[in-house]
Amino acid sequence: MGRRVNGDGTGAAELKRRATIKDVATAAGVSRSTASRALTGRGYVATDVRERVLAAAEDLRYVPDATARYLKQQVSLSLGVLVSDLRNSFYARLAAGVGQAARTQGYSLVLAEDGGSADAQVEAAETFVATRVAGVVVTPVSADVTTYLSRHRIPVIEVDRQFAAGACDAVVVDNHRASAQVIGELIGRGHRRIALFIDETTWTTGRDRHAGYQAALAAAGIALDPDLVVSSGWDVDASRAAAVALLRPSSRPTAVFAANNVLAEGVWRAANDLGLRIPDDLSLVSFDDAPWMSLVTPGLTAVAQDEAALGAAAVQRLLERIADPDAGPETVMMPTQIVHRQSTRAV
Amino acid sequence: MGRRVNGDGTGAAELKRRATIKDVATAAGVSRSTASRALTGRGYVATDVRERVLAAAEDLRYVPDATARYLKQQVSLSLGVLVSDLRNSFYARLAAGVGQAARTQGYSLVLAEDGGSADAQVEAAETFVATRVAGVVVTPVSADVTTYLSRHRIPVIEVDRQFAAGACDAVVVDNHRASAQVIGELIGRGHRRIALFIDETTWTTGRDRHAGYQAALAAAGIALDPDLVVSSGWDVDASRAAAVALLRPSSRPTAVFAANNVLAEGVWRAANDLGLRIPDDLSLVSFDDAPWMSLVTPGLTAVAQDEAALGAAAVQRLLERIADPDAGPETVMMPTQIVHRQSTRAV
DNA sequence: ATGCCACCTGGGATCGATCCCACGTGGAGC
DNA sequence: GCTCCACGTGGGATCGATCCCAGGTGGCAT
Repeated sequence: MGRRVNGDGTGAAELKRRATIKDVATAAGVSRSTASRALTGRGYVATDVRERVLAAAEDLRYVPDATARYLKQQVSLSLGVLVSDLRNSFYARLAAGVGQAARTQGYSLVLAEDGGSADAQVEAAETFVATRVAGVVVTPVSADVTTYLSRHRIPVIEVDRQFAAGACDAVVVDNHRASAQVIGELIGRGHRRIALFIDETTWTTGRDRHAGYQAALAAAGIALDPDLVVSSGWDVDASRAAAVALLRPSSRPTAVFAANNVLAEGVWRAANDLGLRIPDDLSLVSFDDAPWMSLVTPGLTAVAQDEAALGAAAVQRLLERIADPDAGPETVMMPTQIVHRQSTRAV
Repeated sequence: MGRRVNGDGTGAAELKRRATIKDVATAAGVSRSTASRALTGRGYVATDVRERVLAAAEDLRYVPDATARYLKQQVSLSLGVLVSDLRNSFYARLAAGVGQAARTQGYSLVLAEDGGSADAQVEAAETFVATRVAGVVVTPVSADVTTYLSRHRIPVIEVDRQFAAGACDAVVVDNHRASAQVIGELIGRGHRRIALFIDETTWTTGRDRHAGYQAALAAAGIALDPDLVVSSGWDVDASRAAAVALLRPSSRPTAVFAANNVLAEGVWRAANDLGLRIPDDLSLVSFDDAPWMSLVTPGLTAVAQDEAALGAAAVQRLLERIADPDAGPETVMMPTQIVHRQSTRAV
């Protein structure tokens, strides 16, 4: 018989059994307690002993069992992240920002998507509770998640919108101000018939963007035309259809402010469907700056949020909250920036 | 003194202490063992007892501690996902697909990004080992992750590209065939000077897309012009700069095949920079269909992969592998589809 | 000489759930 | 009357790491 080099054929030597701290202790000739102190760095260990233990751990390819550690310490080194839809670049970038910040702080990420459903959010929250995450970053769709997690004493931070303002930390942007500013610019360029294309006005995002729109019009003495506030469904297809209706020649606005990137995509597609030229036939501005907006011609003027910074701020605030559970809730306001491209013109 | 309704002011009643199975058992007047059987559904429990236990659990808002369960059972109900960059829509959609499939199978997701670094991949893999994930879905950047995880007996599945072919399950597309098909179409429309814009040819993706390009040219009897195979850096800026160089008038190809969506973006931007009209001055085709490609004018013709399906297939294969650790490794080939838009023309 | 403290080590309890096993009970089959 | 088995329950060990505590040593100040 030939020499058997590797029974499993993977080409990589496998461990028969995962090494535990007991194996490391035995190999180093010390007790579990001492091995633990050497490995965690907590408590007294003689220098030579520490080195022996570390060498043994290396040798045995010891990887501490996080589940055991978490069980004993009653909390894990991972954060829960709950967003609506990773295919939306806003959420993807936010999650990336959270992950980046979490990693530098030694935390790993448990990620869940809810598809916009409150029930799915609570379900995901249950998983977070079960796995004893140290905290949760969520873009909520109702107050349920926050309530549920708070009840189980898990620190939560709401990002982008708030459903538990005053009871829960949050990281948001000044939607009202950004919205008013954008509308103000359009008014400054002569627009009077400015439509607001929006999906909801019950969340803080929709509510404040709507209010900012109204405030800017009021400040300029422009009467509010209810027909110009158009509500749409959630996805691109729905918003495209709604936008086609909005843009029919009879009542067409000279400018449209889309309240988020999905709605902007709907308007963009609708304009193409109808053969409308932007900005000649229609000015268009978006809340949220999605990657495609700098690739199309003309580029879309948009209110940009720094999603990575939002995520990082959320993690920072969350860790502060974990460190001091009794501190008062705080709402962090992040800046926005209007990115001017060529999708608007003076009338 | 007034009545103190809620000391913490959150408006949500908090639990003093998380209920354990012992609390549930006590409340239901049974032993821990019986409570466990009632809750997990494994083993005999009298019907009335089961109901009493479930009621008690509900009442106490009992959420089983997953870390304890995992510790005892030596494996968790979560999957690791390791991708390069969530801001790239390909990875975001892939992760979304994995998450979706995992959730329907009762698994949660531990997500990590590596930013394209092999070291970061191994570091993430360590976390996966520590948290005892049931398996890992990875878009590898070297053989290291797979080796590391296999060594620790954690089932892995490579997606998009393979570094451990024959030793590890994988879900990929037929890059060679898709590439050859796209080039064949360009040749069919009269193109002879077709450039391949590519970032690497050492991974299976780059290698096969390159090979398919060569094969299609060879099949048409077109001599390979090494100057038309242009390598670029990883990010948009690098690929944009490289594309500007490629598209200088003296040696301009009539068509460019960009080997992925980032490169396509670089070429698109470079063409804009140079005032080149697509498809009149240049035909452009992309591997990977990013969202922006259907939004720009003209729309980009692209080889589309169904990222959600890739993710789902990866999860399915991974669970099969978990169920049968000794089965031979399998490579699943997923279909691609050429989405024809208006970025090419006959010459 | 005594006390004190810093340093170092190991034993054993502990976290919360699972699960093996022993120990019932009662009905069916012979 | 006996075995056998399905049903049902609780005790206690177990997973792997942490950490409290007791115990030991040696140096230094009083």
